[in-house]
Amino acid sequence: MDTHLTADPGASGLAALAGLLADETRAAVCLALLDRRARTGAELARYCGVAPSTMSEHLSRLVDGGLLVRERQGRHGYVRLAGPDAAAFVEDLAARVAAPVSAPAGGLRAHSAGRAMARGRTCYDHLAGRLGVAVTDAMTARGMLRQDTGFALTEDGVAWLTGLGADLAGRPSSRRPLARSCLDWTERRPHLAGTAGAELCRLVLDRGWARRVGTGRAVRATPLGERELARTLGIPAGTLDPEGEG
Amino acid sequence: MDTHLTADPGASGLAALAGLLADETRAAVCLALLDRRARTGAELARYCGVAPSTMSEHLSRLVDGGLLVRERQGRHGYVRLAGPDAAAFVEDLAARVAAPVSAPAGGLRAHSAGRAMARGRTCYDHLAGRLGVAVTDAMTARGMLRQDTGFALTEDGVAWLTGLGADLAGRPSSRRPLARSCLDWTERRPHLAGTAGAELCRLVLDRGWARRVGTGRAVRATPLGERELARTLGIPAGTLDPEGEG
DNA sequence: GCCGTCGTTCGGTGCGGGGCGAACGGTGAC
DNA sequence: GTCACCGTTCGCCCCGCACCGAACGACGGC
Repeated sequence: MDTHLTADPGASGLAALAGLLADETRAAVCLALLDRRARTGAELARYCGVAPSTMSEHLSRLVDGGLLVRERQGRHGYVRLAGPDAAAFVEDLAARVAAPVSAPAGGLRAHSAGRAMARGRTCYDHLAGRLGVAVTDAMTARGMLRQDTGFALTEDGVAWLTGLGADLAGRPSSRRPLARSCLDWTERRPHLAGTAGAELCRLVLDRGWARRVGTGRAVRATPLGERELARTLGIPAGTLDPEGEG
Repeated sequence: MDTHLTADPGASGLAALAGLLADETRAAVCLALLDRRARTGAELARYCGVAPSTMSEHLSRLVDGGLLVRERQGRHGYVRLAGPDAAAFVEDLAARVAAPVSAPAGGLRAHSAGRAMARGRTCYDHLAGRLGVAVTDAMTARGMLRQDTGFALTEDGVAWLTGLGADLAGRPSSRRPLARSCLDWTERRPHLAGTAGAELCRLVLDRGWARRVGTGRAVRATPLGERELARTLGIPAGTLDPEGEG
């Protein structure tokens, strides 16, 4: 409050960062990349309905801003989110946009892809959707995760994950928290993210407890997975995916 | 990935939200309001160095976007952050802007107000700066706060706060977490936010353990406060504010 | 009552940037 | 080598919007 030349030194940086997502095309690109997969420029251009040249400029700005990184692979270049930090950033921002996604209710029904996504999906690198929220709730009820005084694993939670084969220690040079709350887009409730969430997702997929369906972002628990998760989490079977199969 | 008419229904909302902060003037306004105090339009216009008419338009956009709310009081209208959600949003975004604030190192030295702010300040409604980080570290070392498996208070932490007179239960109709990690701008390390952080800040100020200095955002621990905090936190005196008095 | 202040609204101006098409280079397939 | 394709760069247009000055309503002080 002492000068009117430059109000706040951080304002320009904040504006620049926000400006990266302030365009609808760039926002759509970041949302599309939330599943951690790399995409080509042409693919994203088609997806967003803009010319390849336009998409090229957008991608350059996102890369310069540090949100995306390029990956050359043979003939064409791919682009993906820069890392967990960037993913968490987009996640948090997207989660704050409450209205448009939820409760379509009347009017047209969500198509099958949307229903599969609502049931279960990966959010960057951890489980989300009803499946992710259900597992998080079960862990909380079982005393593995405490949400009452914050959001952290308990000793039981660490033991359960390591017992399943999770690698919770090997995270060099990372400021990523072990457990982090991530607000679910469709459920509007928190689910487990962070290193523990990523390891859990990896384990569940590796063990065949869940499989990717559709384009690869939607995730569906297998009968084996429901049985095993229900057993090790100590919850009644059938509560993990109330909608049954479809 | 099924249509190229509208890439993602959430993209427009995300872009609109980001667009609110994508302008340097609006970003400066939001940062200036982070201390929870209400300001008049003219005040903010002078602060940012723009005409009152320009500021009026910016404030209207921020209010329409839900980040700010107006408050009429007598002759002039005030504006402030809409609530804890909005504050947390701006905080998180600002914390992600790493470079500009820290390590000015060479060139011109930070003036006294900046030094006072670095020592201790309020971040919306909780303690920040070296004071906030030091208290958070002490609580962690004392087993009141666990950061190794997430970010949550322990029973000891809840007991300490309630023993000081904190009201951790009375939070009706709020999705605000009890303990939340907030990345410090100057220290680049997490400090305690959420309901517990707000209560702690209130207690520390009420008991005269710290006082607001300067414009009211900077906070300075009193000798009494250092002594009492060191005693109840079980840490050696003098570690809370290494720089001593100035 | 009149005046000063504060805040908003209304034209008008200029710049930034999102969009496109066309042209250019780099890579793998033939 | 030649071709096809992908991605980028360049010139261009135009819409959006940040900014201002001036004018207008609202309220409290005198």
